[in-house]
Amino acid sequence: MGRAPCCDKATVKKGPWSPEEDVMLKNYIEEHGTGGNWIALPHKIGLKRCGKSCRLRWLNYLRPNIKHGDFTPEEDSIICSLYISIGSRWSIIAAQLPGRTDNDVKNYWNTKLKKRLLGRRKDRDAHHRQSAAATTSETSTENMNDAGERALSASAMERIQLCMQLQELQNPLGAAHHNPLVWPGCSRAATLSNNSFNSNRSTVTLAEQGQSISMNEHLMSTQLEGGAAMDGGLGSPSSAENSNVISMEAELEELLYGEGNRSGKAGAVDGGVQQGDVDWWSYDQGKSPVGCWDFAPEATNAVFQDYTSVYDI
DNA sequence: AATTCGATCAACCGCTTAACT
DNA sequence: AAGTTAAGCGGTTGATCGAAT
Repeated sequence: MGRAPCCDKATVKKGPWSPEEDVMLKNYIEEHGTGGNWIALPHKIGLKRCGKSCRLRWLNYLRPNIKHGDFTPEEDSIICSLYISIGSRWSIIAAQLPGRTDNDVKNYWNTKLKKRLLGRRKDRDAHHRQSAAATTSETSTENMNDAGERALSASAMERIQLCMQLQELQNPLGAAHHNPLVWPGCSRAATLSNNSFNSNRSTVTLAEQGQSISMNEHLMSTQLEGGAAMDGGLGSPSSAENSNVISMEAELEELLYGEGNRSGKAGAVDGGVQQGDVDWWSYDQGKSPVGCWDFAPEATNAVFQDYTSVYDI
């Protein structure tokens, strides 16, 4: 037995909103507010719409100061960085972008940014394949991608792909997990020997390359950064780590806009947190606008479990 | 000019969470 | 403490439009 419907689907109107409906909803909310009850709202106005539909229409379209389209390079960078860090938590990501809605950010990511990033990756992989055709071993990335296609959830796979993409940029030899330039938290995470994640620590062995990557460490460190920021236990990073984050953002920009375009980008990262950039380390308890670094361990564990199930860790 | 295809985005669906009784 | 209800959220769908053939 399913959940009871929130409204009478037989009498409720569905589909695109007419300008008249928009005006009715907008006028009413501007005059009376929502009244804290979206379900009752359409009845008060005389709209044959579901309360959830009204709420969505208001939040995503009618609300004042909504911006549509024309995402700036700064916004691109923020979206990508946050997506890699926290995944598809669109409401949190959108909260960092004034005037943007979660739906907008989600659509923008799915239709443009993701393709831009992963597309570039594909191009480069193809290029790598060509240049490495003479060698018998494939790159670790390709192995992982092939395996990932088997079972890894799309979201987790995307995140791992993007993480690895950045790693490759920083360290083409593949030892990125030890390179704090990519993930400032990695080295720190490794020192937190008594944190709960260590009980699950595993290693992905890339035998052909004689290298190993601890994806657990990698993924967990990402959220350890957040957890540390939230509980104040580790405080702010060193200036060196701050510059590492900036370095990561710079790599994102390169992926998004390509070489040669970075200098022309307004507010380009060139050595400091500038206006329009995310002040990554300001999300402490008091200032965090939406608790954006409150990683749920189960969420990231799920990603990790996805990963371990694929690679038989 | 007609058709096909892919991209975009508004809107819906259903699950989770939080507030309330 | 348990049950109920609505809000919030992310995934998905489907209509629309423009480009390509």
